[in-house]
Amino acid sequence: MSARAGILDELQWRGAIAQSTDLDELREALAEGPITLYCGFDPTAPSLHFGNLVQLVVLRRFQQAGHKVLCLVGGSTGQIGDPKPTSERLLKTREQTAHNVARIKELVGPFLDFEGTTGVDHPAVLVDNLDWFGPLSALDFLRDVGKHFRVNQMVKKEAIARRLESQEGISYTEFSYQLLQAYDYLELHRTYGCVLQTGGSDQWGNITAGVDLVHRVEGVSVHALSTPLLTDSSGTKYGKSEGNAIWLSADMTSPYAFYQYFLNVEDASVGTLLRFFTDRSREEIEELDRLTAEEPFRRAAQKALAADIVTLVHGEAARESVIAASEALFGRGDVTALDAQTLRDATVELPGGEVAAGATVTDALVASGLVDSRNAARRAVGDGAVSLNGRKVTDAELPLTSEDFLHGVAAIIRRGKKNLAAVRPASP
RNA sequence: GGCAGGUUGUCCGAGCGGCCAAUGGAAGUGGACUGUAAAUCCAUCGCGAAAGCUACGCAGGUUCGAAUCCUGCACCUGCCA
Repeated sequence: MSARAGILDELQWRGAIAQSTDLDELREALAEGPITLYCGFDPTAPSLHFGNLVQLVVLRRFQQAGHKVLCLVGGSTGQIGDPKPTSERLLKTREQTAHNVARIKELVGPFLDFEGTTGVDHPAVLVDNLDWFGPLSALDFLRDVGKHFRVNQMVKKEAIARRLESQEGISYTEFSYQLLQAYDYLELHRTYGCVLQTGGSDQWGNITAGVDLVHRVEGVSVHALSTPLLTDSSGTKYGKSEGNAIWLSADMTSPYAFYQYFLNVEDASVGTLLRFFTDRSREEIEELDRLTAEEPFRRAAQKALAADIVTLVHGEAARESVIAASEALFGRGDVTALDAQTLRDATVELPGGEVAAGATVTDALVASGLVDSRNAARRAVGDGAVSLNGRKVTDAELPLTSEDFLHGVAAIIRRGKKNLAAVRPASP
């Protein structure tokens, strides 16, 4: 079977398909020739996060299998806001949205080939739904699009139903969101012949709204695939660390933190994530599964996962420096034994902070951002959670001496097992 | 437009004049165990060194004293028009 048609089987064994329209029909379409597909990304933040990575990986696999990928950035839908099941979103200003759109357009670059330079059959195309919603009047929209939707059906969609039950209810604005996303599909079907939309399973209602609209207006059956929600064994979504999202921009989540996040994935999930995110073969992954079962303490699978994802998102160089830093800081050795250069390299990726010699451990904890307040710093010391250059600290008011700044570069402060920061001496 | 109910800390949710920085649960954080896992157990969980300060939708008021009572405003929900 050609790679083009084999993509479905590939996605299936990798666990990337949650829901779908008729898979057999889609398989036929894929076998007949390259198809055009799309996935949308709303500019809700100035970066993309873990959840978007899930979608980007799927698009990437389709492109590599020889299909044509449209990457849609929601310059319009981002101004409306996809209804969250819990609460109404705060509208972003048009300026914020435009800014986010620009950032996201840059961010998707490394995941897909838009130039055709890597030998893919079809370069990806970046589209923005502001291009078609911008000129569309409300009246035309209601007449041409709205008329195809039954409210009776719309309110049955999970996200809407949840909101209708809630105290907060839902604004007309957010209620309309599915019409916009549905129209995107119609528009892309008309101009690019797009016949497949992918997205997260939480988007399924919006996605099928588009499938229905295309069917009604054009009389054509188009397809849809959704990816499963990736959760750990307690059902918590992946992609959050200490309550913060895992971002794909290095300035929002450092490559080091990004690497550490995946390195710490629980045993029970690492196989799932390896299949989903990495390009490793079945055999390789099964071998890693075996290693996890037999020698879990080595965490070979976690290391492979973390290394591969960092490479994909941040590149080779980042992978190397991040692994080296992790080994230097978590290896057997004593941080005080590191030579100046290794120390410098290892601490580049750590959260920083500056403090003058003579400042206390509490000051250093706060300055480095390892804790939120001085109270929290003292509490942490009281809990026995803090160490300075590998030595446990028992006195929150312990002053840092100039010797504590190893090689004059930085003092390594640790809170808990895995939160490290490099505090540099303040320049006078 | 009318009537009734609601708005509490990251979330859910008690409190209904002083004992409330606010019960309980979840999440989070730390410790023990282990492997920089999971599960479990224990601790902790507004800011401040402290005095104290800031918090219970917003703004006023009553009171020695308010999250709790009153007035106005905003938003949400339901029923009626």
